[in-house]
Amino acid sequence: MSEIDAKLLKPYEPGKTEEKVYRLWEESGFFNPDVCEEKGVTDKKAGHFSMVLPPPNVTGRLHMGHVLEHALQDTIVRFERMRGKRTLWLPGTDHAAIATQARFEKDLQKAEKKSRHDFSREDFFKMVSDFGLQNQKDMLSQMRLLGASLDWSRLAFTLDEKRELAVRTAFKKMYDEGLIYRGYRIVNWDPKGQTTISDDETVYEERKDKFYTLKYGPFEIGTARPETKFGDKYVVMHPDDKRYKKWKNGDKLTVEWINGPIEATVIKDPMIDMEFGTGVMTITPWHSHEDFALAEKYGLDKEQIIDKYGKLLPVAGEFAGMKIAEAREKIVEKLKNKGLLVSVDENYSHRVATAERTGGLIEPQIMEQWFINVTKPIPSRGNKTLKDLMYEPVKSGKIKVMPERFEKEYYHWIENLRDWCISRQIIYGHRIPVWYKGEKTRCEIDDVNEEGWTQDPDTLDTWFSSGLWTFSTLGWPEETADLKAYHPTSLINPGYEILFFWVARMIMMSQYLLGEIPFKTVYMHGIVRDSKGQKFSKSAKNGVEPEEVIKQYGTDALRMSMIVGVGPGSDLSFDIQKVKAYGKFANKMWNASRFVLEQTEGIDSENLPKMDEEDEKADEELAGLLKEITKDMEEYKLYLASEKLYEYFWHVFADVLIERSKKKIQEDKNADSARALILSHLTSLLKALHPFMPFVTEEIWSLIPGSVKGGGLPSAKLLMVEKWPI
RNA sequence: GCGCGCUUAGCUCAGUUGGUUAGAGCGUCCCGUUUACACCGGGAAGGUCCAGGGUUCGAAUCCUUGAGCGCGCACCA
Repeated sequence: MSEIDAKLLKPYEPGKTEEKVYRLWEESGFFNPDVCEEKGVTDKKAGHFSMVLPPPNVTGRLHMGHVLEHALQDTIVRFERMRGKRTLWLPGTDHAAIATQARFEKDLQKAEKKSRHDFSREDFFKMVSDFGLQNQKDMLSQMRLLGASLDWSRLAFTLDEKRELAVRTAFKKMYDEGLIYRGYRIVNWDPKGQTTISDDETVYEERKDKFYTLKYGPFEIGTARPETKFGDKYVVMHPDDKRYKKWKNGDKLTVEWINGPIEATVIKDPMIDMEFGTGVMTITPWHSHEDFALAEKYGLDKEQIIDKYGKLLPVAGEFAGMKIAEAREKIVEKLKNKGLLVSVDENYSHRVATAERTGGLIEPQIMEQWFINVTKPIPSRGNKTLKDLMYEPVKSGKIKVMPERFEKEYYHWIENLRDWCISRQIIYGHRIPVWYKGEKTRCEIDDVNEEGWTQDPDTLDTWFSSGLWTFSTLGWPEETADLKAYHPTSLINPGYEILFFWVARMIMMSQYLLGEIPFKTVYMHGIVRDSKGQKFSKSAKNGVEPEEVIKQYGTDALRMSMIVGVGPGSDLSFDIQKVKAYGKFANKMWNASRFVLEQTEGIDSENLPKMDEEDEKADEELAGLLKEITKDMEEYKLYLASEKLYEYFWHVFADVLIERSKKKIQEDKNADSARALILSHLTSLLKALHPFMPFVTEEIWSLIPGSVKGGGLPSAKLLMVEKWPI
C-alpha cells in the first residue's frame, strides 16, 4: 500500500484530481446509456430515466445559475444510473436569437463602431453564428469542469441541421392546420432592437411621468402620452356613467384639437373605469393594446402616428419627424397656448413596458407579423385549443410541478394568454420557412429554389425551437429508437423564471405535435444571488466566476454548497463560506478513508468478519438511513438527502464509529468486527455520496483495493457505475 | 387590483405528514499537538421560531388577522 499511502498522506487536492477523474469517466463511455447496456452495467430490462439539459444560451459563459442547475441534474442522473436505470442526460445549447445577436451587436459597436447594416445578411449571420459557436465551445468545457455526466454523443444545438428540420416540420404542420397565421395585429415593437417581441419578453417598469388632463370638446381626457393623440377621434365613456348620460353611442361632434378641428365619435363601452380620471378617454388603436382591442370590437379606424424609429409621422403636422421625447413638451406647450391644457399631475406613477434584452421602451404598433393562434379548436386534437393542451396535463396531474405553488401562476398565465407573436426582425435564428412570389405564398420544409420565389426575411422567436427541445433532441420528426425509448422524459429542471417562456411552450408543442407530455415532473429551481441577496449582474459587477471558486475549493465543494438545504424553487445566496465548509468535508472524507484503508488492509470483502452486537446495530442504522435517503432522492429532495449524508458521515461515522473502532483495534477486542464495520460503512457512504460529490468519491474509490470492492464486472471498476447501496 | 412566497441563533439558511431539552455551516469564547484528519477534536455562549388571536393533550409546523420584505399577473387612458 506504499504507493497509495503517498497520495493519501497529503490533504485532498481537488485541482490535481478532478480533470483526471473526468477523463476517466468520459473515456469509459458510461455517460452513454447504450454503452452501459453493451457493457452489462445496465440490465436490458431496466427502466428508463431521461432528462434534457436546459440548453444554456450561447451568449457568453456559464455562471453560478448554471452551476446550480448542473449540480442538481448531475446528482439526480448519477443516482438513477447507479440504481441501474437506463439513464440519459442529454446536452445541448440554445442559439438564443435576440439575446445572442444583441450581445454580438453591442460588442461589434464597441470594438469596430459598426452595426448589422454594414454587412450583408449572410455575412452578418455568419459572424453572429461564429460568436455563438465559440461561446458554445467554452461552455461545453465548463460543463465538464462541473463533472456533468452528460451523454456527449447526443449533443444538440437549437440551430443545427437536425433541429432546423424539426422547426420547419413543426412550423409547416401548424401552418397547414391554420394554427400559424400571418396578419396585421398590434405587437410589441422594440424601437431600440428594431424587432417585435412577445408579450413574455416585455418587462414592466414602474415610472413617474407627467399626467396631462386635456380639453377635448366638452370632455376632459387624461394622458401620459400626448404625442400619440393627434389622430384620436373616438371618445369613450362607460354606458352607466350618469355624468355623460346625454351622450349616446355613435354621437358625432366636432372638437378643436392639437392641429385643428377634428370629427369625434362617442363610444360607450364598459371597459372604461368610471373612477379613473374624468371617466372619459380617447383612443389610439395603433399604439395601444387595449385601444386596439376596442377598435377591433367596434370596427373603428386605426391610424399610425409614430414610425418604427420612434419618430412622429406627417399626421403630427409641424411635429412630424421629431423623436417622441423631443416632441412631447412642445406639443404640451401648443396645447397650453390653445387653452386645451387643463392640468398637469407631476407625480403620476405608472408602469411602462420595456424590452427584456435591449431595455428599449416598447412602442406598440400594428404590423404584419406571424402568430400562433392559441384559441383555435384543433380538429386533429379533438377540437381542443393550444391553451387546452397546455392546461390539461398539469391540471390532471399527469405533469407534476415542484414546488406546487407555480401551478397557479401557470394557469393564470394561460388564462391571460394572447396569440403568440413568433416573427422577429433579426437575422440570427431560424428563418421563417415561407416563400412568396407576387401574391402567392408557400410554406415548405425544404428550401424553395425556384425562379422568382423569395423567402420571408423574418426569423422565429427562439422559444419556438426551444419548445421542441425534449423531442427534437431525440431525433423527431424521425421516429427514432431514442424517441421511443426516452420520450416523455422523466424530469425537467429549469429556473422558475422561464416557466412561461419554456416549460409552457414545451408542453404546448409536445402535446400538439406528439400527442403526449414532454416530461413527467417539472422541478423548478431558484436564482443564485450574491452574498447580499442581490441578483448577479454585469452592471453591478458582483459576479463570481465559477472557475475561480472551483480552482480554490474544488467542484465537489461548490456543488454541495448549492444543494444542501436549498429547497425546490427557493433562491439562494451564494456563500463562499459554505463552499469552504464542503471543501473541508471532502478532506474529511479523504482522511477518514485513509484511516479505514490502513486499518483494513488485506481484508477480503467476500468474507467479511462477523460483527459484534453494537457494530451490527450501527450497520443496521446506516441501512435505515440509506433507505430514507433513497426515498428523498426519489422525490428529488436532494437538499435533505445531502444534509443527512453529511451529518452522518462526519458526526456518526467519523466522530463515533471510527473513534470506537480505534479503541477496539488498539485493545484487540472485537477488532475484526470493527474493521468490518468501518470498511462496509466507507464503501456504502462513498456510493451514496458519489452523486453529490462525484470527484472525491471516485478518487477514493480508485484507491480501494480490488479485493475489497468485490467481484463485480471487470468494466465496472468506476464508482459512477457501482450499484446504489440499497 | 388579483394571486403567491418569505419572515427561525450575529450572518446564510434547513426543519419532510403538528410530538420528547428547535438544527447546520460560518462567526464568537474556552480547552486540547490522543498515532485518519489543526481543512481536526472536545466544550460553551447565543433563538419571545415577525406580532396578536384561535384549533389541539401538544404548534416554528394547522386556521385567522395584521406588519415588513419579495415575486407573478392584470386593459386603468
